[in-house]
Amino acid sequence: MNFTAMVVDVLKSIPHGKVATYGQIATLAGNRFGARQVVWILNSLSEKEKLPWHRVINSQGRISLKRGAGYEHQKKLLLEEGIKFDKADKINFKLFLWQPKLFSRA
DNA sequence: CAACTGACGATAG
DNA sequence: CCTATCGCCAGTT
Repeated sequence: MNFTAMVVDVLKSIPHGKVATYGQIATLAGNRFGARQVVWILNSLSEKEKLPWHRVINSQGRISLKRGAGYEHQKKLLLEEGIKFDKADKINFKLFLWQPKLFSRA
């Protein structure tokens, strides 16, 4: 199982109503420095693999896309899943960060 | 083979 | 808050 396949697998297991960070996904997939690869995957495989790309945000709990470049679209999708943003447009990890217990050890 | 790229992350100033 | 730098991955050119 290569890293890319692992990432896709991890992405598919993100539950509805939760979000994950690039670094978190990379770590779960086996390489904590693979965050950049995660980005590439979201851009190239999200369509084919039906990946929940909108549930992926950066380590600060914010959407990385720029306004007018998908930001609003992603935010809308997240709001529809019940995820909320605070005044600084950030997501509260305490409430919405995906915490996969099964992988915390692996 | 080398350089470039992408929605990153942590750190430093 | 901001910019800059380094580190790392893998697909593309």
